[in-house]
Amino acid sequence: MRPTDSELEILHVLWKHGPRTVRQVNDELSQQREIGYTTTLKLMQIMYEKGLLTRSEEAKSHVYTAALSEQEAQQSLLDRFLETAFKGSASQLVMQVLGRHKTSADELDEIKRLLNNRVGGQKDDESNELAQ
Amino acid sequence: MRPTDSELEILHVLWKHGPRTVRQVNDELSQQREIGYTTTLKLMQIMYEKGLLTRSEEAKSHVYTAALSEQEAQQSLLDRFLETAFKGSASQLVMQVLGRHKTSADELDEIKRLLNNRVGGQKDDESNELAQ
DNA sequence: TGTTTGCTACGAAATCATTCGTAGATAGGT
DNA sequence: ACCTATCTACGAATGATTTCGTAGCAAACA
Repeated sequence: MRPTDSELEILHVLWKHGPRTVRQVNDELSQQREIGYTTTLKLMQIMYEKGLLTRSEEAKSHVYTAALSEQEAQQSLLDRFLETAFKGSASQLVMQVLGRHKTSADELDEIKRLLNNRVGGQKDDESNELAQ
Repeated sequence: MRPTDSELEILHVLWKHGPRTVRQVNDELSQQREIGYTTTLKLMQIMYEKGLLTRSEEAKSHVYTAALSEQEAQQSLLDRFLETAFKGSASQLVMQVLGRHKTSADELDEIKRLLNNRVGGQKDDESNELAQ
């Protein structure tokens, strides 16, 4: 199930703060943009029906929880995006990220660190082994 | 102007093959999925109105061309995707790419090569200098 | 010349995402 | 007990995307 943009806004709040009521989520979203309470309510109800959220109905106001972790959601969003925008080429995507002027030097450094870790920390000379 | 998924399908055809008529694009798309001729026509007309395509009306059948390069389009798609799905964190996105099981070893190798080039081609030992 | 073929333009239906108003229920305070 | 505040549920309007049918035009052909 792929979340829409609005649904992602809500998921981001729940990932960051943990289980929240509609009121709490709406308060958070209201700081970012103008949005009516019933809009948030309806969105979260739909997300509940879709299975994107679970909820506890014990209290008067329901408490909602994200049904997928941030990583799981990002993984499936990425799969889809990679397919539609880059025809599945991960390296082309990364190249595009690196070409982005908005990507800071700190980010680039972090990316390089991650990459070397993932690859196994061997020297450049040995990197070809990965191709096997 | 951000292309929709269907519009991207058409752009991919034009990027790959160059200027094409509606018929030619439709033939190509038909190989991937079932789609009516007038559907493709309408889509390309809308894209023309939006400015995503230019066209020559000399011949009986118009010849369409993508108005943006593949890179330009991918850049703006990436900006948007990064913001909505990853809250702007490029390193988090790259990390997610690396964690993807579908990313082949060849792709990873290519990514590493690109990264070292972009960063300046220095050896691993020198990479820490980038942090300054 | 009349018919077929292939093209564009246009309209409209179906679906989905987003938004919000209103109604009904409930709990808390006075 | 009554009024107010807050909550859920529901319906509906709006706009965008995707789909395709139909109509009209022009070239090619018999």
